[in-house]
Amino acid sequence: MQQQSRASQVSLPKEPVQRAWVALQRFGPALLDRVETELKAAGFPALEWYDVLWAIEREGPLRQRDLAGHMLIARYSISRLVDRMEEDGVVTRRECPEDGRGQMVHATPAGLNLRKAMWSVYGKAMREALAPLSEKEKLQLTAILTKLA
Amino acid sequence: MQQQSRASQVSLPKEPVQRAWVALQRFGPALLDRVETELKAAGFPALEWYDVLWAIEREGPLRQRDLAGHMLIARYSISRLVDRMEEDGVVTRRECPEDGRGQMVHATPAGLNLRKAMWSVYGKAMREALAPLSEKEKLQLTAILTKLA
DNA sequence: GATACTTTGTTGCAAAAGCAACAAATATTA
DNA sequence: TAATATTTGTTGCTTTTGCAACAAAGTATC
Repeated sequence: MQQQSRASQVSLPKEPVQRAWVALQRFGPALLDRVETELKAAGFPALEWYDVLWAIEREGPLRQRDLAGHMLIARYSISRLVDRMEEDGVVTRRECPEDGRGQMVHATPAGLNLRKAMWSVYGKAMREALAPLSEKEKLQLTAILTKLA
Repeated sequence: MQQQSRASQVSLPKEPVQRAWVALQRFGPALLDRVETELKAAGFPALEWYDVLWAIEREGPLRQRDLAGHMLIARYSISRLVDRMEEDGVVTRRECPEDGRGQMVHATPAGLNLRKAMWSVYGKAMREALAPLSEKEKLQLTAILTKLA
């Protein structure tokens, strides 16, 4: 959503459950949004593109199924996301040898370049977004969120 | 997005910043999603409706501007959200006395009822979603997220 | 008080998400 | 193996989002 001149008047409730919930529902997405905005401002595509490319770069060509699993998004979303990325030339679909239904999604050289270019902005934005936290707090946050998975 | 049979194979990176970021980007939304899914399954509208109704119930009729501020969403989104809610009969727009541009959004009795009904599902789902955390952890989570705002 | 600037809310159009139905391939089971 | 069920991916249709432009009201500046 982006532009949000007006300061967010967020008052947290009293009970711990609700406080945590509200914080999670509000500040998490707000952070995400800030970073996405920076990416967009730099002329890059959204984070999902990065996620796809990075997953493939780490683990090699992946099936759409696995991409969906990684990114926690619906099958049809992946299907269309890959459509767009393929159209843009950053990935290609190839047959899956051991499963006739499958589509192996490969990254193209252009895709690898894009990912690297995005990282220069993304990595910085991410670090800035989390800068208010100490190292210890970052680990605490991770630990707590992991419990919720 | 909902249905996600396949377990999410999420491997966290090593550096604290990235771990925290990945956790935030992934587990937060996943929680939200779970709760939204329960609401939907119970035949209720999305969380935003609840948020609007609850904000009005707490603070009285609000301008769209203020709703947007509360919920951290774009103006045009509020505009349309209120359109839909009005059409559904849970809120009404009235003139704003001291600002000719303004729209005061009021909740109707039906709206108040809806909010209460939603809470019975929402509150429970929220509690369950955060159940893995101790009270102390909930407060820690809140404190940490608040720093990020 | 006329001028420019900002804020608030709306809208047309294009892009993306969600739902439900589907075909094709694979797994399961009897 | 035949019949049934499940998984994977796609697609038409509808709803929602995002962008950009806009009008109307308000604010500030001169």
